[in-house]
Amino acid sequence: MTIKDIARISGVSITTVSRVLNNRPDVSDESRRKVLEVIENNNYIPNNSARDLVKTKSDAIGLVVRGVSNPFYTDIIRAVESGITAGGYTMVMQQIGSNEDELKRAAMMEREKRLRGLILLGGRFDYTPTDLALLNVPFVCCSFSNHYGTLTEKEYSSVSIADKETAYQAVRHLIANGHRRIAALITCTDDRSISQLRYEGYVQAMEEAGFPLEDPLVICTDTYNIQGAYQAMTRALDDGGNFTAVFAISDNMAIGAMRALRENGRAVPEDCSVIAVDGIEVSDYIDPPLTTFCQPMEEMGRHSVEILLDMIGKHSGNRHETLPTVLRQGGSVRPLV
Amino acid sequence: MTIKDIARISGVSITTVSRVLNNRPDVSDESRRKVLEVIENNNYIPNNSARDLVKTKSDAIGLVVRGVSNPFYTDIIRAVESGITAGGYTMVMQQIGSNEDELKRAAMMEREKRLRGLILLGGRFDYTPTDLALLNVPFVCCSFSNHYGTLTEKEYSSVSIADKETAYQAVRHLIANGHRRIAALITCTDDRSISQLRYEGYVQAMEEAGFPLEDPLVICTDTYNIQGAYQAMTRALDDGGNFTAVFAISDNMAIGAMRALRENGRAVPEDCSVIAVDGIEVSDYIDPPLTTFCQPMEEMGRHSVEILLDMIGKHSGNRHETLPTVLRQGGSVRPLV
DNA sequence: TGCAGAAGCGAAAACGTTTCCGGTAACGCT
DNA sequence: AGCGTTACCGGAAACGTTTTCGCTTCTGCA
Repeated sequence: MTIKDIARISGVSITTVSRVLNNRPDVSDESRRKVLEVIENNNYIPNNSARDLVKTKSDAIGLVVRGVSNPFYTDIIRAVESGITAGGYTMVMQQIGSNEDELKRAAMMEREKRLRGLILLGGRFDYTPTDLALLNVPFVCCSFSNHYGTLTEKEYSSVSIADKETAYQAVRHLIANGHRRIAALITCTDDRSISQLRYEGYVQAMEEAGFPLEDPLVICTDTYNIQGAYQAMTRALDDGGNFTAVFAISDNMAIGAMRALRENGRAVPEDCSVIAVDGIEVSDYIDPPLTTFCQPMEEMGRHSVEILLDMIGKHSGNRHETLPTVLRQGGSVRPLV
Repeated sequence: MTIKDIARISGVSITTVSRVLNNRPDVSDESRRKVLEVIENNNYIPNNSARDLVKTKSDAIGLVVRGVSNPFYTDIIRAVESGITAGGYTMVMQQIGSNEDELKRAAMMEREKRLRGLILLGGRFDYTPTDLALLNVPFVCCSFSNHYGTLTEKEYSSVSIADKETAYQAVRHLIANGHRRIAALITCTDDRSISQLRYEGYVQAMEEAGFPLEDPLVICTDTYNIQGAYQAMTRALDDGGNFTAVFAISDNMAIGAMRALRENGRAVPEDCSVIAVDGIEVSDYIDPPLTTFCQPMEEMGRHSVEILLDMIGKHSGNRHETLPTVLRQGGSVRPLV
């Protein structure tokens, strides 16, 4: 069942059917009605490949994610998918390993699938203009910060929170509660990711407060997941663990750390406070609920798509949005007595 | 840069370039070398739309998911994406609301995007042959059970765990620990989903043991998430909550329930045991770690893709896999004294 | 030497759309 | 009556591939 068949059956030309299909004005109501009826009766659906071919572009938008299983990303992905589908586009998703170059991958995808646009979720933040030149379609970086200043604002779009600032606030919160010996639980393998940014917020808060920033206070894990955090924290505690509070760069890692603390006989928050940033749902249900700065994930996904669709449809320029985080007071932070 | 340009530059016909592109045998080494060189130099990438058009099929595989944010699905999705991409296909994902008909949506996608195949994740289990006739491409149902027997095994492929049996085992585990008054925490809105199946396992275990199955023991929530479970459990406890153990149909719901229990002054497992099925990572890190039957999520995703690709590539018939679950003993179950 | 088969290649049709271009008919105006 | 404008429509080219078919040329064998 092709457009030709529809044309034949409804007694009009292919062109007219195409016009109806694309909601163009210059078709009489009579023709339009008839064509629509025939389409309905034969439940005809236009062939996307043919469409894409002649328009030399597809209806696909690519989503490149680092590690889909991070529950924080999950909510963003959901919002992104909703927006893309609602906008009449198709979402094609690919995830990449932490040591892959998402820009290369994105460029590959873009050309192979004739993408209309791209959303890069959770990537590096040291792109250069040369890197970006790989991409020939609009793109939006979500959960991303141009920390190193390698790019000007004109060169890309982004939706994110103020990562460094939020981390800074989190550590300030601990400091305001009297803590001085505050450990940072971070990932160390990928020094170009958002983790690094949050770590810098920690460093800033500590230095500003004039607190010593000795090595054992920085706890590293290579794997950005619960288990890695758990193991790293266990090791740190075995080594003495001389701190009264922990700042974790993600909820997930905080949860891993809390188990380690518990097993080590340290109660949270009595013996050790914990704070993080992300605000995934589950962290509000553990015991004690995690005190954390929540990112507006749904909004982040939604805005990313909005910006991208504007860039695609209205040819609007690059835009940046830094969304606010909100502190969710669980019970994992307590004043140091 | 099209195939025509490549042909012109390398001094052969379009046909020959196409042959090289598709690794066909009847090209001389000489021609092949030259063409490949030209392709390389101009970093030409074939236009997928044109390819799809003439082949009347695309390289896209659809993934239809009910509620992407369920952390249990997340791991499956990750494995599915890996498999699809590794197989040289493209994953296009759509999520649907709990009251949408995934088969309709899948059929729509299939025709619009000329899909090669479909993976249905977490759907209903009362499809009829008529329903399935909507789909003209191979498909695999993941996390699915043909519980009502409306289909014969020949009519579809599936990868899942033995949901009813696993739920049954979970409740048996509670019974073996001396519990009689066992509450079931279930979702009630979608009576055709996997939840229903697990609920039936609960019923079977209770009836078999000859335990009364009074109404207040079955705790319902409409929303399949942590918060819904939390609220439902809070309500149940406010109403008396006369039970010594809870069987939750998912880890997520168990986590919500545990907070409700805690806030109600009931310690887990001292005052109330909790068991579930899913085995998401985080539930092993809460306090107490949840005792739960783990699904092999990565494997489920992987197998789904394997079966699908076999069906697409080798035209192999429908296949079914029921993967084993394994009990992860946390600390949320204790013998009733 | 003659011939069958194979190896290598190219012309052209086909896939199902969109769009450009031009055409007709009807209408209102001077 | 003549003309310009508008509304509506259709033919045909174009998009970039794959594939069918047929044509050479070469090889091996009787």
